[in-house]
Amino acid sequence: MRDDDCVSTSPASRGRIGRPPVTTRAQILAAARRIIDRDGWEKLTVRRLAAELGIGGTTLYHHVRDREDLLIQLLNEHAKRTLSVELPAEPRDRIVAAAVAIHDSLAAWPWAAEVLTSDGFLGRLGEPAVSMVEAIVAGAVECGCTVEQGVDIFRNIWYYTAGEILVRAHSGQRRADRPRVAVGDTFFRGVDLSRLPRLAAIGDRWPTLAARDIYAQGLRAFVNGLLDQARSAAR
Amino acid sequence: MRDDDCVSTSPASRGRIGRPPVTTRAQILAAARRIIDRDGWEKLTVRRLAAELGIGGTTLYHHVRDREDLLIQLLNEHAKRTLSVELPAEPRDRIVAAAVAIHDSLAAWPWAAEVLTSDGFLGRLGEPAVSMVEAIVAGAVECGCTVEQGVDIFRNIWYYTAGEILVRAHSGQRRADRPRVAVGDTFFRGVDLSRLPRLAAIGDRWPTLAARDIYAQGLRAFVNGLLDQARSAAR
DNA sequence: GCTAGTTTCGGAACATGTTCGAAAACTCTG
DNA sequence: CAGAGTTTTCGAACATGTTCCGAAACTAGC
Repeated sequence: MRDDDCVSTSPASRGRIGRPPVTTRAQILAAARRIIDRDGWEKLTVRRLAAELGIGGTTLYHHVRDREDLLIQLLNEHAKRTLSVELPAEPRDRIVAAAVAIHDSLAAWPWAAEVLTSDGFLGRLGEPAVSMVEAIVAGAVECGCTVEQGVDIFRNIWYYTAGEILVRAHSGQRRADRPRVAVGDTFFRGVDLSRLPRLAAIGDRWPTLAARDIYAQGLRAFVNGLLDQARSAAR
Repeated sequence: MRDDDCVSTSPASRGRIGRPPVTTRAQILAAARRIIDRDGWEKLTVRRLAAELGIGGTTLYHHVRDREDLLIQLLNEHAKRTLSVELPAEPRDRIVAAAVAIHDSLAAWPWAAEVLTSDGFLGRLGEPAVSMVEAIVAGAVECGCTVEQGVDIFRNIWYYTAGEILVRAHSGQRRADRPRVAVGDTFFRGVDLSRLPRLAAIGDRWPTLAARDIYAQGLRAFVNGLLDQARSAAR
């Protein structure tokens, strides 16, 4: 994907025809960052961004296809700054490290859960993220998988990762007025323990792992299971 | 959670005080179903639902906390009709069957991806769904896990399931105008294969499994990995 | 320099979810 | 029966993302 593919109608800057643009994509992203840094990320709306740029709200839609499109551009910019890891040499560890890196970068991104639901999300990811995807598939191949199996493994890892990001994003305290149960764990918040005897039996002995480590540990179990399954399917 | 907990201010019908309600929750759900069956589920908006009931749009908000609240009530109604399975006796199979049942019910629900992101989602699920959760935790315990490990296993399964539902919901063709790659698989649609040599190497030999079977197969690998991990952690 | 084509710009408008404030209808207490 | 308290009802309004349609500004070709 080229850099300006997300923009709906913008041609290349060279050899333009028609009215010259007052607004460039770099300016838009810079203005968005300014709003986020100054007023907080919840304040980033289409109208406010247009106002920050000094243009009409409608005009923005000639540089950005969507609100979603804008967010994905911001995400790619964010990934460029945060998504860089030394990947281990051992393939199984490398798979885990790459997936955790993707996860951590997304987890630190305010709109992750929102943007995760966008159409063709994987295809719109920018450079560092795509290399991580490739690293996962390649790692699976080095573990003895076929490429098809490697792709399948990535797909499953991606489901798991997306789900964790999704649940994590919304296990925060968005609405303060909902009934919740004090179990020391936000995941099961609001669950009526009287109908879940097994859950109730835990009492306060909830896992002390941080959410990120729960993810990483589950991921490792998943990778092991997937590689085992691929190996036994090969026979 | 009691049955009317989702409704913000409605007291029990018995011993009411104040103006008698013209609208009951049963009527609201029935009207919603009428709209869905007649006009399609995309047409279900707050205003249209109010119009269908013959009341003002604002009035609806005294019977329903949120749009989200309405959707979750519809989901619970949907689950009551669709979510009923004979669970196998063998615990590992039972875990998989329960998870697949939850998955299938959600996958058939138009707002699944939207509602999945709601705060405290698990705690707002109705009866048949909660039993499935319990079945998963109980199955893990029968496999030799502690309750803590069982809960953790459910949590991981839930991440995976939520992610699959999420990606599945948006790998449909919502926007027709996006560039896409004909790979015979909607998951990687739009991915620039030139930057993913391993993916490109597959060519047209994409897995022929239906999306549901891909989920079930990955789930089985995951459950095996999780149970193995729990067993080795016990030592 | 004029026309045609192309691109950017933006005000008005629409549908959406949601909130505000006031009025109406009812029960209970005195 | 009168007032207090409570609940339901709803029109008006707000912020949001987004589209319509026309105007403005520029290049290319004649």
